[in-house]
Amino acid sequence: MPKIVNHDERKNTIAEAMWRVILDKGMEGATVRNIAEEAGLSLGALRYYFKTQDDLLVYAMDLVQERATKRIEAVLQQPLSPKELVVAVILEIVPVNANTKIEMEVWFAFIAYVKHRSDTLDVPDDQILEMTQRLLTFLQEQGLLKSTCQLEMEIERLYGLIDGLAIHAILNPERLDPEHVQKTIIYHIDSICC
Amino acid sequence: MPKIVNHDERKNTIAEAMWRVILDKGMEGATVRNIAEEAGLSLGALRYYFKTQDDLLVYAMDLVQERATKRIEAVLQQPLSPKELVVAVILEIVPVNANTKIEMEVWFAFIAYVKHRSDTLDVPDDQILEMTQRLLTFLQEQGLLKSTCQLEMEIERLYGLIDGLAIHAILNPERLDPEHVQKTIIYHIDSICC
DNA sequence: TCCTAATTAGCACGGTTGTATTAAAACGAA
DNA sequence: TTCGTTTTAATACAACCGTGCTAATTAGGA
Repeated sequence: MPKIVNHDERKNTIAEAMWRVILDKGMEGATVRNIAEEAGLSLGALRYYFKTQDDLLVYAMDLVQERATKRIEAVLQQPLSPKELVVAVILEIVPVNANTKIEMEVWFAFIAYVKHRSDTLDVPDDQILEMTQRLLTFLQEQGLLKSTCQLEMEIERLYGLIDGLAIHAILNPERLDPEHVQKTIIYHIDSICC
Repeated sequence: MPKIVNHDERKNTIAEAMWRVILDKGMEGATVRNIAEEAGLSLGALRYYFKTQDDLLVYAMDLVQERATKRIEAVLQQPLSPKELVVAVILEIVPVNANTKIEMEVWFAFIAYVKHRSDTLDVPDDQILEMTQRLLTFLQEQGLLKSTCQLEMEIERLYGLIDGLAIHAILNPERLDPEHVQKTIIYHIDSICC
């Protein structure tokens, strides 16, 4: 009898160990040996759950998106005003707490690594652009977007701002702390809303 | 007699070969062997010019900044209106042509790599923030910044937008082509100027 | 209890990495 | 030419990489 439940839980544990290794040592340090050690497993044990390193990589990337999506869905359930809702969703993406920080940093490391692989890897799409489109369309439908704003341009601008702030918060956290990130997001949303 | 001139020219050639390798294969592929092959040199020859790989890394990073700085200084000599000048300078940073593309991409690869090194490397500062501060202060001094704009916030926003657009242009060039980047930059500058 | 499948540990293999070393080649000045 | 320095080539080495393989261990159902 396979212990399906424990099996999947263990895979998540390993994927999270991989996150921590990437956070600490970068993609270059994300070797199967380092990941196994971080997860408290032997090489053979890790290999039992993930046949190859690429399998683990794809699984760990999927898990990042899954976690973020779940948190965003929880935010969407909350009774907030349109503008508050938009800000709240963005703050679940951009690195302002332990969750968002590790997810965003690991995500960037993944994307940068996968880009330079000759063989294609089944990497999930970036959901941030899609989310940005939805948020701004929502604001416009609510009549909150200033008439001077062009939707397409605002999507590109907010999308860029989100990832730009994320990069800066990751690479220079002592200069751009979570409060500054939040303040800048709110400042920008205010600037495009009536 | 040391052939100083050729020596330094050769070092630049090697550094540029490293850029191309990073552009093509990423930081993981930037091995001394790959770089030597790209430069058309043997391992021993490369090692003659750069005692260690880190020496080459630091030299190649410095060269990125040097090239970008020179181009920006050239732009500053041109007789342009304040707003045109600001846009022109930003377009020398963000990936809109072969030069800016390779420099920005290599720069990000460098920064991401260096971040995860226990030992400190003599990596040059990011000049983009400094440049952004100057540009916006200049706009304000010229009385072109809207009165509703807060300088500190605008610096953070433009800085984020520049690197965010750069990331997107690098990671997804078929979606965000140079024209879109330029259009978005101009749109943003227009939105904060009278 | 036993038995079978799930799980783990450990090692070996071929390949790649950065770097050190050493000898050969190229070249300029006398 | 001849000498001395600069430059190149080639190899060796230790460390690390991903992965395949096999034996030991564990655990749950009959």
